[in-house]
Order: sequence, then structure tokens, then C-alpha cells
Amino acid sequence: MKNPIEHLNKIFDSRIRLGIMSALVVNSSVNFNELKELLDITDGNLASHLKTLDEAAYIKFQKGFIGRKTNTTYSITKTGEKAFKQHLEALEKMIGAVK
Amino acid sequence: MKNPIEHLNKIFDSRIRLGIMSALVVNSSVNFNELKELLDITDGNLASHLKTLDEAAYIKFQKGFIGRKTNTTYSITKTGEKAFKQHLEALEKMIGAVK
DNA sequence: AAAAGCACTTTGTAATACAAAGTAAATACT
DNA sequence: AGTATTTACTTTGTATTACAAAGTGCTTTT
Repeated sequence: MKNPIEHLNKIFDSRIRLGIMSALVVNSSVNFNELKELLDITDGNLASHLKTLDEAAYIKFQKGFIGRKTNTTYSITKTGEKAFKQHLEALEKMIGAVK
Repeated sequence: MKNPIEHLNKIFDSRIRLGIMSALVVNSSVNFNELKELLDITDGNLASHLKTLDEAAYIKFQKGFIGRKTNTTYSITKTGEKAFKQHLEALEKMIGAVK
């Protein structure tokens, strides 16, 4: 057996970033407040994790409006989808013998 | 969709502890140096993660000898196996829609 | 004009990770 | 006998990360 963790993506060590990514994989776009409620975290904390993911080019955002209220929606990028899937595959491989 | 991350176990956020657990799930017992080589980390770092897992009662250890050299082997506890499997199930559920 | 909502940024603190060095107990070399 | 080596740590120090709370700028609602 060789190193099982070397293919895990450090960005996805964080449970919150995992949660964000899984929400964005399933839903084509999710807005700030939906994510905040979904993950039950403060807005500052959410913003900082979104920033990390954005800097990695794993997500993108679009500022818009719902009616007259500002509304920022987030979605996953190709890069992000690829990285996330690779991480999941590495996880699966690592724990494959378990179930 | 409700909070996807609330059932994730914080102890398993760490890639190294994930690696230790996955090694121990697959192999009935693994010694210190095997783990160290497998995960490619320093002994101090490994010891501290083992301590965290031991304090959670997820692993147990047994001090012994190979020939005349000291040898500490680690294995998973019932509690640890249960917690790990629950974590994996939570992960699967979270990302189930992906693959 | 005041209050509230949105999506942040900034600030400060606490927790965590990690390498490196130190330690203890035993064995192995010279 | 004395020194070195190995194992499995513990301790120490530093850097990174997480997070809450407070503050900001813009807009809308009252």
C-alpha cells in the first residue's frame, strides 16, 4: 500500500468547503444566503471559504438582483468540478476496502 | 436539502487521521514505522495524530517487540470503526449526487 | 430620515498542524 | 565499559487556519 492521502486535495480538507462544493455540484447555482443557511455558519466565515475556493478558481460568482435586492450566486467551474471529482475518487480509493 | 456537513466527524477532517484510520480499517494492526512511511510524515506529527485518535478511543495500541526491538502496533477499536463508517456514510450521502 | 438587508472585509482570538529538537529505555557496536 | 543507534514518543516553537464579531458600503424599505 502506498501513501493513501497524497492525492487528497488540501482545499477540501475543510468540511465547510466540502459542503459548499457538494451544494454547487448538485445545484447549478446557489446564492449567498442559501449557502449560509444550508451550512449554518456566519456570513464572514462563509465569505472567507468562498474566497479560498474562488482563488483556487474552483467556483465563480455572479452579482445580480432578486427583485430589487442584491443577490450573489455562486456556481462551480470546470476546474472545480474536475478537482472535486478527483478528490472524491481519491477518497473512494483510500477507503474502498471498507464498506 | 439540509445541512450536508453536520454529520461529518471533525476528527476526520484531517487527511492524516483519515489515512491512519483507513490503514487500520484495512489492516488489523499496523506499527508506528509502517504508518510513518505510509503517510510520509515526521514521527512527532504522527504521534500527535495518534494521540488525538487514541483520546477519542478510536484506536488502541499495544507495545511489544520485533525480535529485540521495541514495536508499537496500532489497531482500530469498535468505537473507531463505527465512527469511521458513519463518517464515510455521511460523506457518501453528501456527495451521492455527484458521481 | 432611520432602519434593515446583502455581501462582504477587517480584526482579533483560539485551535490546529507541523517540523525540529529533546527524551527515555532498550539494544548494538567498539 | 562507554558510545551510538533505534523506537516511540514529548516538548517547544512557529505558522497556518478557522471562526466570531464588528465594521463597511450600497441599496431598499418604512
